[in-house]
Amino acid sequence: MPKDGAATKELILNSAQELVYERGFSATTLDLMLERAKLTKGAFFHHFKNKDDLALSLIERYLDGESVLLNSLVERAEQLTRDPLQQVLIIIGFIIDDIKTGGALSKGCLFASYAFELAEFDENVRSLARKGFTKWREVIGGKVAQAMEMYKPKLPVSSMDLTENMLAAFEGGIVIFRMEGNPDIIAKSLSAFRNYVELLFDQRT
Amino acid sequence: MPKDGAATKELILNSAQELVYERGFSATTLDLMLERAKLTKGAFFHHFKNKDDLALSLIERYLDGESVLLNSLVERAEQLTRDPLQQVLIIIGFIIDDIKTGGALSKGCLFASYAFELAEFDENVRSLARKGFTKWREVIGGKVAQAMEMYKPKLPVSSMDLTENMLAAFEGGIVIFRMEGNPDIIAKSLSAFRNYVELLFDQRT
DNA sequence: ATATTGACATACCTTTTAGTATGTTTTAAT
DNA sequence: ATTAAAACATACTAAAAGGTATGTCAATAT
Repeated sequence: MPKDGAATKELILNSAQELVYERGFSATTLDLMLERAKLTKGAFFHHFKNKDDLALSLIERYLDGESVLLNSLVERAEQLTRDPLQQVLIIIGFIIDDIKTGGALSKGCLFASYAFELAEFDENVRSLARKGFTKWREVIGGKVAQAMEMYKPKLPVSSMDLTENMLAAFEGGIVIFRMEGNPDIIAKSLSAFRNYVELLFDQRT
Repeated sequence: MPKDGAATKELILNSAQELVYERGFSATTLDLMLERAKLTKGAFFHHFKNKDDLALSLIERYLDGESVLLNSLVERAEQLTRDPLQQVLIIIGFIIDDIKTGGALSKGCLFASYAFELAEFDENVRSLARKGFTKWREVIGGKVAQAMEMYKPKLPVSSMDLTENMLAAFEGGIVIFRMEGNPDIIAKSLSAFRNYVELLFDQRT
């Protein structure tokens, strides 16, 4: 067999994702991304059926990565403390750290990028994009629910609402980041949400 | 002079903005929006130089609308109370109300939509889009700063950070709204931010 | 050594899409 | 009534973008 095809496929996916972050999926032309990847159409159509297939592969890969990342964050937090509330705070801290150190989460959010041109994708791709948020709700929401079984919040909020708020805090940071280029804003937004959680469950009253 | 040209120009802008919300600007083809507006290319190119000009007109109009709306919210809040902190909380309440009643803010945010395909626009359009966030910072941020001169927050946060957090809460709601179609999430996100402000400045300690 | 197959490159085709050229209608002023 | 000009509609053009057809090269199995 010839040289490693999986590597070039990743190369295509990477340059494509970069461009999607910059100009959206529709404006990401094949010529543009193949020029950036220093490849040609022959390479592209060898690895993908068409552009829709690229959209699918992109979101699949991103969803897998996010799932692995989220699960690992929860696991790491669980090894640091038994208190679920502290675990939640630590998880937020991990995400903030990832962003501040230029990790994966500081590059953007493909779910968000897709969300702003949803009508361009077929239902298959759309449901995968939505699944990204669902995954977040499951993983983070589960832990938040545990925390709320132990501690009473000072204001009447549900664990589902809180989880959704955290997701919104993250995605809101992404929007401002996309507009102004500095990922620090994502960390700041999550930092505020962490403050909110701390105040909500503060025992010293 | 013939019939009202300004009305049809608005019609074009409206159907264009709808489509931008649904599929982004790049994927918003002229044929598609003109079909929705029940007009033809003759109409379009009579009112706009080209598609870039449409992008410019859209963001100009949206920026003006937002400015007027924000200013009016602040004014209305100022007539209800003299306490700047309460004014901030009331402003947030107004925005929540606007969303819940299907107001302008429940339709989406053109700044956010543009943010996810920024590279497609020229610098002129980009700076106008950024100006939307700047305007928010000025109008809301000014009021938040007043509030923080009177009350000390329980945690060390700056008025600028708080304003940015509120913007992020709103835009984060927009992202989830775009993904799942229910604008209530925007209100929920802002509601959480309002909780955060209340807890931050709560005197009963 | 040769054949075979995956992994690409190159050149071309086709459709879409922005943009143009030109014609027609409508309104209002004279 | 005629004219002038804005406000469109229709038909066409050019270029961009997605996609195809075909060829070449490299590695491996026989």
